[in-house]
Order: sequence, then structure tokens, then C-alpha cells
Amino acid sequence: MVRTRFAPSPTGYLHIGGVRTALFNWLFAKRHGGQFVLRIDDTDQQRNVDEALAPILHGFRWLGMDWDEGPEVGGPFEPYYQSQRLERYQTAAKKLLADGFAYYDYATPEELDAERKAAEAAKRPFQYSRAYMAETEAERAKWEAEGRSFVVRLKMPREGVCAFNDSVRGDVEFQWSKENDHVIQRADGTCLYHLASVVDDHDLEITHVIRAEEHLSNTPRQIFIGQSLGYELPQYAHLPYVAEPGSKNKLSKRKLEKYLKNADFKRLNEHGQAIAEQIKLQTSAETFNPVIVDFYELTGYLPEAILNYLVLLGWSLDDKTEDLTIDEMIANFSLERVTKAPASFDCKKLWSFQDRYMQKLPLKQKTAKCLSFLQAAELVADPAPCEAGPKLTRIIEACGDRLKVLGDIIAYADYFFVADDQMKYDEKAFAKRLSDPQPQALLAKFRQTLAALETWDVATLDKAMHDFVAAEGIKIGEIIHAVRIGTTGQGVGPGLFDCLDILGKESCLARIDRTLALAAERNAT
RNA sequence: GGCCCCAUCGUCUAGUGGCCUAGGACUCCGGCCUUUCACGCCGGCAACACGGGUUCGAACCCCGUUGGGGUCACCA
Repeated sequence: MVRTRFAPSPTGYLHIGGVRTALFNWLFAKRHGGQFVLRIDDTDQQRNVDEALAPILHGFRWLGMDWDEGPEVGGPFEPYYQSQRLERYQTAAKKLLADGFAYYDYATPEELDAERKAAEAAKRPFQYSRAYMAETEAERAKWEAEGRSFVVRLKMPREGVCAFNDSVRGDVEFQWSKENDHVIQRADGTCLYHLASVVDDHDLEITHVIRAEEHLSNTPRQIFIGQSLGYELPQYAHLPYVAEPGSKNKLSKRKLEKYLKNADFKRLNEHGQAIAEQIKLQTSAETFNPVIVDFYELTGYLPEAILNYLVLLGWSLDDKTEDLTIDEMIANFSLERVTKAPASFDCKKLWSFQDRYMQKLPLKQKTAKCLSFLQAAELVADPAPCEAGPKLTRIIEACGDRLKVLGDIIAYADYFFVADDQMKYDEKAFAKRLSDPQPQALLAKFRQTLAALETWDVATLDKAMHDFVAAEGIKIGEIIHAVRIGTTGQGVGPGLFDCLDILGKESCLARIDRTLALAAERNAT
């Protein structure tokens, strides 16, 4: 039975790189009919774990990555919080101590620091001298008489090699002599990550530890802990990390300012910020930016698109396949096809996946999802009046592939829902197309044509416009932009006849009248 | 700096000794279409880091160089 895990630390947000790691774990478990467990690595923080965890669990749910065991769902190995498993680690530490694989260390941080500095000055790698190591009661008593407190350190081997097989890197070797005696238990009795992690992986019967490459150099000490405790070791797989846009540095949550200098990243971010503003979302750069998964949910990306983009970051099916359904990912995922080199986060490519998935989304679903954005923007009441649905469907059809994310509906649809006398104008477009008397006169004249129409549909409007153009001997561009701005306030948008049709005759005429009046007013000043 | 990992178009990648004149995708650049925008269509630019081997033959194997990155906590 394959069991994998993802072990987030409750930080308050779900990092996109973390999702990629989690996704690979999840896919691997699913592929082998195994289980995926979520374990919370909260050995360090005590307060507000629930609060800091909520966005992470929410992110997993949104992405559709369900966990078989873990917070909220429970499981046979409860609890799934490291903060609640302290006794297990202490027991393990005790055993390590009893078997001579760990020792009490009475060195003060200052003494340790001095050793470290001396090593540095002598240009040799630091290795603790074990000067304050105590392995017998007598030694302990001696140090304690001096009033010293202790931590528990691993007594790492100082010769030989640590060799292990990694599912993505192949055979890896480390010299034991280069390893340090890592602390596994603090003076206050609490235990550290490496001990906790190894004990938990064993207790939770994790078979495959699939994690980011940054843990590769931690592996020897974890192997030492595991072996010393008599555990059967899991199979390791170290994934290349996700790198910054346009560089090979590890993508981090703390370097937002730097990423914003990347034009693509900046554009993606600004687009999201604009939507957030429209739905009156209070955002902070810390938790709302393209490195954090919430960003994509809040602005209306589709989870399948995100997942599809991420799965291809360090993995591929073959030389051609780009679009994969979740089922196809599960059916085909393998660690053997994971790349070794880090992959940069490419905003443009993510965007193109989103675009394609958006166009594939059935109209009915798109309508339902867009509706909640319009409601958040307070353009449509909640619950929605019954005429809103069909109208929105028509708008979305008219928008076609202009909608790249669900949140785009706001910018494309606001003028369809706003009262005629509340419609806002894009001033640049107004100035360009309606500041001269000529287009104003044409618009006024075309208004009469529209007023005279008895039927009001796309075909009729289209014909009316073309007849008008022919009769006036003008080019269509000379009138159509003025009509668009006159009725929608915008210089760009869906096909004009669709817009007019959706708006209806009464609104169109009222809006054109208002526009004409405004233009006249501006002529005068 | 020590240790470890990595190295194909700008980016994500295919490629496991001959099928490679190196394939696909995104981006970019032309052109077409077009009432705006967005699509769509057609075409194009663009890579095996370098140097040695091994071999009849190397993007693929070996060694070295260079470059990039990760990691060196009483963080996770």
C-alpha cells in the first residue's frame, strides 16, 4: 500500500510551489491506489494553528485535492498535528539516548558559536567537538553542577558514507564525516522537525517521502534517525523546486517585490488586483499575489487549469501532450518522468492554460460561476432576480473568449447591469471618438434609425447599421465606435450588435440621448 | 567557503548511441481576417554551456572546466 504525505507548516497561506509538491504526492498516491495524508508540521508555532491552517485546507479543497487522512477528516493515526504528538518524539529521543545514538549536550549557544567561528577562521568545515557531551550520569551531574542546561543531539557517525536511492535523482551519497550532530530536542523538552518528521513518517506508515529538493541534504540525518530507531526507511524522491519567474532561484514567498519587477508577473498581479478591487476585497500583498493560491481562486481562475499548469512544471507525459484531465494525470503520473532541474514559474504559460480551460468550460457552469462574481461586485442582487440568469448567459456568450478568468466578467458586464443614467464612460475613448461634431451628428442621426426599428435583434441591428452606412456614404468605423461608447461607455467590448440587443431598445436610446447631451455640454465648454 | 544537486530554443519540455537537418507548447516577430477588443488562420525567429575522451557514429556514455542552484539553526 502506497502512502504519501504533504506536511505543511501552518503559515496562513498556500504557496504555489507547495501545491506542486503536494500535487505530485497526491497524484502518486492516486496512481498507485494508495492514500494521501495531510500532516501539520506545527512543532514550532503554538498559537492560532487553526486560523493559520484554514486557508491551506481551503486551498486544497478548492483545487480538488482531497486527503484521505488529516485535519478535519481524521484517520486511524490521529492526531495529525505534530504539536499533539510530542510524547512520541520524546519517547524516540529517549530511545536514541539509551542506545547511544544521541547524547546530552551541555554546551551553551555562545560556546558553540565560538567553535563555529574558530572553524570558520581556520577555513575548515565546522564540526562540533562534543566538548560538553555527556553520556553517563556522572558526566551529566558534573555539567549540571555548573548550572548548565542541556539539549539532545544526534551522535552522528564520523566515517563512512550514507548512500540511498532517490526516485528522481538516482543513487546519492553523502560522507558521514561532513554531517553535524543536529539537535533533536530542546532544553525545554520540545522536539525538532527532523526527529518529528522521521517518527511521524514511520508512525503514519508513509511509504514514499516526496518532497522538495531543499530537503535532499537533510536526508542523511533523517536516515540516521530512522535507522537508529530500527525503522524501515521510506523511499525518497526529491523534486526540483519551483523557481522564480525568469531565474533559477527558489520561488519564495518573501521576495514579492523582486518578482513584481518581472513584467509578466506584474501584469498578472495587477490584473488580479483590479478584480479584487471590483469585488471590494480587502487584500494585502502578503496573502494576495500570484505566489499564493488564494489569489487564483479569488480572481476566478479554474482549479483544473492551475493543476494542469503545475503538473507540467517538472513532469511531462510525452513530447506533445499539454492538456491533461485530472484522471489522465492520475493514470499517467510517475516519478521516473520527473525532471531533475528546477523549473521557473511562467506566468504567461499559466495564463494560456487558464484561457483554454475557460473556453472549454460549459456555458451553464460559466454563467453560475460568473454570477457570484457579479454579486460580489454588487452588480447583481443576491439572491439573483430570475431574469439575471438568462441575461448573463447571453452576455457571456457575447463575450466569448474575452473572458480569461471568471472575474473578468465584471469589467465586461458592468454596463449591462448599471442604470442608464449611471453608466460610466471611458474618458479616453470618449475623447477619441465623440469629441468632434461629425461623429456626434452621425450618432444623433443613427439614433433616429434605431428609434424607428420595430424589431430588435442582432440581425436587424446589423442590417440597420449597414444600410445607414451605405445611405450616408461613410465607413462603418465612423459610426460604430460612437454607438459603442454611446451605449456601453467603453471603447472595447463584445460585438456591438450583441451589446445593443442585450441592452434593449429603450436603454440604448436613453443612453445615446444621455451621451449626446453630455457631448453637447462638453462642446460648449 | 564545505557538502550536495543540476545544465536542450527567452520559458516549460521531448529526446536514454544511429529515426535529430533536435520535436511539441508558451512567448515573441511578420501576414491574413476584423466595427473595437479578444479569438482564429498562415508563416517565421530561436537551443544540445565548453573542452577532452569512448565509439564506425554522440544532445544522449565517461572525465574535466564553466555556469546556475540548494543546504550548512535549540526554523520547517
